[in-house]
Amino acid sequence: MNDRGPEGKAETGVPPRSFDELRQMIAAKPGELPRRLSQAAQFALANPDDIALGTAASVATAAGVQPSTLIRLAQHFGYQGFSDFQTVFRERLKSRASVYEDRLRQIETDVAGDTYESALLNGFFRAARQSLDGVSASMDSAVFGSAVSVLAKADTIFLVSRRRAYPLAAQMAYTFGTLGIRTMMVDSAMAVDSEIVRTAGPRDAAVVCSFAPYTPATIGLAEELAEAGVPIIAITDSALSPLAPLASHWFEVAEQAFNGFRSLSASMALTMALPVAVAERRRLGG
Amino acid sequence: MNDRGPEGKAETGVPPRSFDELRQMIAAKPGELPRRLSQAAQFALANPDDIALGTAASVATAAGVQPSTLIRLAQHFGYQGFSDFQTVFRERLKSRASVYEDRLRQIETDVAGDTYESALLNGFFRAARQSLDGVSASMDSAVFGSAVSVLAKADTIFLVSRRRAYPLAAQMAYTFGTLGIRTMMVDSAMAVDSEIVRTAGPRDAAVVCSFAPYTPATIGLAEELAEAGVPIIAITDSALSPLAPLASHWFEVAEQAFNGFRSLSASMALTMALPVAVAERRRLGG
DNA sequence: AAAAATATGGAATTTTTCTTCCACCAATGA
DNA sequence: TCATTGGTGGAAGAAAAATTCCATATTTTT
Repeated sequence: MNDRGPEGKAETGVPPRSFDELRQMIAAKPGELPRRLSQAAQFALANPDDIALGTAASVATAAGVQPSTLIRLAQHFGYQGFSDFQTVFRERLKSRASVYEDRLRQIETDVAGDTYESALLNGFFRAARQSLDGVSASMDSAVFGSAVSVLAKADTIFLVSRRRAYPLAAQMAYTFGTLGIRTMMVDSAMAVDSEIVRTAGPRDAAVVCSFAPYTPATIGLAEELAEAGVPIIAITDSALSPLAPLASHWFEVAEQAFNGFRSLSASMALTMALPVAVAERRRLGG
Repeated sequence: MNDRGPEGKAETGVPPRSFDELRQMIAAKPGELPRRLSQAAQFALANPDDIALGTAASVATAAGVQPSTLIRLAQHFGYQGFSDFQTVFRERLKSRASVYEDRLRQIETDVAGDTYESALLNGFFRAARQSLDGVSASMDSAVFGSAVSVLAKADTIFLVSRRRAYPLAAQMAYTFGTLGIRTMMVDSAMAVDSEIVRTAGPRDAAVVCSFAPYTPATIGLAEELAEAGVPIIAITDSALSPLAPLASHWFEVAEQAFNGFRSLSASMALTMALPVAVAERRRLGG
């Protein structure tokens, strides 16, 4: 007898009937689940819709476990089996529909929520959303394509951005890095940025990000790069940006502001797409 | 032979793959369907969620028809059977409806062009949009409010995040900085992070960001902070995150992925709202 | 280091669900 | 009225899915 009986630490009593309760139960004791069970649980929390709509077999494949593991997981928490477990996820899907849509509508109309804080939060989400919509509508995919070509040919990609735009460079440095593409962040703590930039030449390329009020250091470095014949891909906020004339390709990213703070969400989507596209282009031999 | 063959007016060609098309097709010719088929069709349009989540038998009962009628209905529109018909309803449920779906479609058509690159760009904008919608709908404003309180009371705010999450800390460091709030980025180039963290105490607070696969260094620092009694605000991706048990407050930010690269746009909106809310709270004497 | 307990993969089995089929009914037209 | 055509209910059969079971691997305990 290796199943039933005074089994390990299976939950007794009634299993949670709501997704939130279930999540809490799973989260309550991280590391207390066996390897596969934990793997399955993690997948379930991360992909609740897949559980709701899939079959034991399809979920098992997606989660990288055996179907029987899913049933064990369900039983571990007191459910009768996978199907029983699944109903919790299906209920969530059903009920979410209304709540979710209401909530979105509310955010949209911005009718000051309950607290001042939630209004703030909503405001920033709204700004992010508007930025995304606006930028995606005005994005020129031809420019994107040819910017990608330039970067794909580059030997080293120099990344320049400061202050508000800094996270964009950080993000690209990470993504390019994971894709095995050589980059150089021009953000030296030792004030040798100029020297670093001077190592760049026409066979390299640079991505420069700056928004009004344009950080002088960024512009300065961009000028040096331009003089050295380094192709510059600029991410900036208007045609009047000092980066525009220096750049071989430039993207206008008009981020919306809330309370005077401009979103970065749309730029972020762009700086994520860029490295991936470059990697693909290189892979396909662009 | 009463089925196949030169049957009445069964739709030929390919069946609609989207709920909207299907609805239009059904609505196009009212009264042209036989009694039971019409009854079933009407039920389907009125209770799409039931179709999506039920079985042929359960739906049949709910609609007051026989299971075989449902299959006939499906086949009438060119589907292979009930299961095939059902997938349309399930798809609808997955990529949640109405306003929301329209907007995604909008983004899709916005970024025109049919190159591989424009599809990539689309995908990232879409993932960002989905993340933003999902996260903003599920964000708990009560948690946000009390997290803000904690940070507003803090002497120094320590920021911990690495790799993929690093831009979040960078962004907060900048925003907190412009607002005159003292922060300390724990990202020393000299590997003295542990020493930095040891200067923190219960009167301070920390914002820690990490997503799966959780960077061990981040978790380690979070553990040190927790032991020292520093309140931790965590931004992470699931209840199973190792950060969850360490945090006094944690936000679940389920970013959508495209091509295996997860968006950061929603987190970014949150990390922008947080500093602003904290500053406001301090200003108003929280 | 050995023994016991627990966890896992995968095949066999059972259950559920879907689909086909056929007898009967209702409507239409001669 | 009768014949024909299409529609319907319900049962039988086929397919798919869930669950159980067991041999093997792993971990924990003694």
